[in-house]
Amino acid sequence: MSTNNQKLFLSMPIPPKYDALAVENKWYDYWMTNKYFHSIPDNREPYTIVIPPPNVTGILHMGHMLNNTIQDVLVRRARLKGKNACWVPGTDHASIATEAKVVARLKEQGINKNDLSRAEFMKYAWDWTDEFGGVILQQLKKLGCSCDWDRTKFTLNDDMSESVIKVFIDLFNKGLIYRGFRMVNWDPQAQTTLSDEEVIFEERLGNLYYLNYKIQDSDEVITIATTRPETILGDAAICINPNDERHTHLKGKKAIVPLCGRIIPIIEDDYVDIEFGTGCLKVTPAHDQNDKVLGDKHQLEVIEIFNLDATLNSFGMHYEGQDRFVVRKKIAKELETKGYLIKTEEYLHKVGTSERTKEVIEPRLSDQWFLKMETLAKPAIKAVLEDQSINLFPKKFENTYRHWMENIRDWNISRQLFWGQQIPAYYYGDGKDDFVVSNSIEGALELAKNKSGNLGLLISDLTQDKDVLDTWFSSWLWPMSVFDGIRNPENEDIKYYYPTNDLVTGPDILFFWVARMIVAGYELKDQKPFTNVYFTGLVRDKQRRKMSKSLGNSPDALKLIEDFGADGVRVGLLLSSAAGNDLMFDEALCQQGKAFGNKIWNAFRLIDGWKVAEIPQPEYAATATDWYQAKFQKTLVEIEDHFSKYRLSDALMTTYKLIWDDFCSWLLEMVKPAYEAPIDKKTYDSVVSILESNLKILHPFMPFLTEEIWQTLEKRTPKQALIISSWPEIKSYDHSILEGFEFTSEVVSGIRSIRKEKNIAFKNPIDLLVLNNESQVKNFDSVISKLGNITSLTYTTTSVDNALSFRVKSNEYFIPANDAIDVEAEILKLEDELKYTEGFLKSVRKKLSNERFVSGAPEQVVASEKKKDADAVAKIETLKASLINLK
RNA sequence: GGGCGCAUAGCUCAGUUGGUUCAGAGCACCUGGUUUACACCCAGGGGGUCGGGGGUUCGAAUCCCUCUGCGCCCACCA
Repeated sequence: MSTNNQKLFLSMPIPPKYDALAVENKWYDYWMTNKYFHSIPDNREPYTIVIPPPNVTGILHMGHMLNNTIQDVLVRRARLKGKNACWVPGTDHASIATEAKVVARLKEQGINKNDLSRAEFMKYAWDWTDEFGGVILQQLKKLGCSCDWDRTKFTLNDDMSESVIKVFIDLFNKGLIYRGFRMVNWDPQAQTTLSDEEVIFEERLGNLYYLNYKIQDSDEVITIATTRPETILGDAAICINPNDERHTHLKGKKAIVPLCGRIIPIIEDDYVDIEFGTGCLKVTPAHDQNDKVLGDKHQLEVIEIFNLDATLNSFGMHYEGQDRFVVRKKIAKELETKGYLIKTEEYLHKVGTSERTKEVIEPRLSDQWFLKMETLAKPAIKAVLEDQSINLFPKKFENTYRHWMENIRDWNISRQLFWGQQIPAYYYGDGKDDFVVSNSIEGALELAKNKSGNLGLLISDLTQDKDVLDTWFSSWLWPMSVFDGIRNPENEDIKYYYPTNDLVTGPDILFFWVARMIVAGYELKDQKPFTNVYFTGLVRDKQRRKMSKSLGNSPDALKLIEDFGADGVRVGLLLSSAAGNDLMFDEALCQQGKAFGNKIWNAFRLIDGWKVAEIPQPEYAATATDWYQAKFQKTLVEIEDHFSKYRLSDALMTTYKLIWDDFCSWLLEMVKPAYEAPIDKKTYDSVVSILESNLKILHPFMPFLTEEIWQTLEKRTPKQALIISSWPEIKSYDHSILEGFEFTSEVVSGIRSIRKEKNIAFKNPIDLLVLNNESQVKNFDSVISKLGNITSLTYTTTSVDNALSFRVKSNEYFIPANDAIDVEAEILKLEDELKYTEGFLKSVRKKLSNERFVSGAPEQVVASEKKKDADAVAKIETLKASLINLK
């Protein structure tokens, strides 16, 4: 901004209301232009946060707003504390979610994904990404996020993908990645497998069907209970418990599967719960995890009856091509008609669903890639639970972390999708082990020649694995890969910024992401990825419901920013959101944030409007500014303490009260000159300096408003911008002045109460007489006079007749009444106070007369009780004297 | 089924090793207030037997037991 513009701007009247919209874009541009967010390694201490990358095609929702506000507060504070703050932004390719969206869009255009080649599909997906990708990052700018945008990463960028492939190959060569034929979680809609973590178990009301199976060469039947009658076509056995006497006679016999008539053995295994159902279990190894285990143990046939989309295949006979749930109803009907179904009970059970598509998961046997987790988990467990080199906030999540890590299972990392990093495995034959892993097909060819001994192999003989890697297999490298620490482990950035400092995320991805990053950090770099993890809660609505699109209870984030300003929204979100606690969002909170901004704005207008004159500083002003300096220091210590414990809501609330109550309501009222009267320079300078300190500690929470006031107060060069100024240092302060003020504020409140009680308007000055028993410093008398609109404050040694009175500790204050006062009412008031104080004294003495209390309690506590005793005695004397006087 | 956590004012929550400052904060509510920064404001005020019951202690919101009501995570019972 040029000097002329600055003058022009300053000459314009400052608007009475803070106009967030007009101000925010201006300062964001200013910060960007001056590259304050950009970080390069230097000799300062680094402070690093990597953003939890949102889905590239996502839009900003309340969870993002909360999460990123917290990160920005931490980053801005670190920057003010002189650290080299670096907040790396970026987006995630979110394979399943994004691919599902692209597939849906193609479908609208009449295109079937299965008709496309990988390359063709990828073209569509990239188009989609280019169209919608990164919108969310633009939205974060509106919120004020001070990310280093020059470092923006996307998990599918070439360099990121190279890192992922390199890690896959390394882990494969270490023997940690293997290919296995296993029962996996199949999502029939997305037509891919999912990791165990991506399966959400939901309680559903289903039926338990009791079916009769005929026993071969017999008139007998055996009854089994199942929730999935359609899977009988894949039955391989009936299993009974060897200890179950009801079925002893069936041992070694064979049963006949209804409808298809297949003969299956009756096997015995104590896995079967005698108590459940009929004590007989039908075994379907192809479609149930447990049945697979039983099948392996008893060498049962594996009969797969589903297609990839969960319709029945040829084993489904006349149901072939129909959906599993449709068939369930139809087959139940048929079984009933034919007399196999003997009864149906309602049954509440848990059903696994896909986190992304909500589709019911179908357990399915297939070849997949897995990462062995058990040994990898060890250092990650130690780091969090033993060494405390990584701290979780709140701490309660350590239990959850421990449980998962100690019971960790191998991670299925392959997905039957296009949108992701294709697995770098190449097959050269039909054998189970006829593959090699390499980052290029040329490299693969060499390896394949060696492995197979067939030197005549050609590139055209190789086929790359069709699967891609789980998205989290790229996200788990994020804190390293954003600094290119995988490909170039010795580069300057990774050495400087890693390990990062704080990670801010939701507890829902503790396993998906946080735990795995810790694992990756130790395995690949032998270093933790971050030191502190701050878990935010879920943003809910006033009725505690989750915010969701389907409920329509999620406010439009950008609309909120328009209505309340980014600062207002930030404050609103942070006001009541302790780490790990859900936040009950209410627009009223943002309104409170906006009102706070306006309050500060008006305090600024007041100060800015003062005419400064070379006049002596009044005593009250000197006392007031001294007091505030001490108060500020004391509060700063509290704020630091809150930050050190990641109690950001408390840090904000402490700042809020300091500025609203202490600064605006007390300090400014104390120093404020009479209307249109000038202020002395000394006081003015002090107040401006105080305001500047306030702006500094408020800046992380309300960056726009504070920068606007900072820059309007005075013409600043880019090097003097608030965003890069310095956080106030903790200095020692005068405690006694704070005690003096506490006492004073009680006196002022006493005066105000009397004024209100007796309807004496503030503009009417009054007199005040003090019967002094306290050894309080009298420095504050001028303050009392100012805030109480006292004409004369005088000390007296006796009670004052015909006056209104109140007491603070054992001091008595009298306000002479112009009209006769209601003596009866005064007497009643005094008697009430006396009665209360005597009762209080009695309870204190009871305590003090208790031998065991005096000997058992700490000295400090006993002393304080004795002090209470003495204070109460003094006050009782005062009260009695006044009563005698009145009577 | 296993584990963890929570219950304090109308609402959202603080309350550290039991004892100065223990019953608090913000919002909401009630009363009064418009020339003099701000009605997005100022001043004053009411409000809780700390979920129920029992115990330990001189002393419990705080420690122990138990009951009730919630929440979360994990788990292959058809």
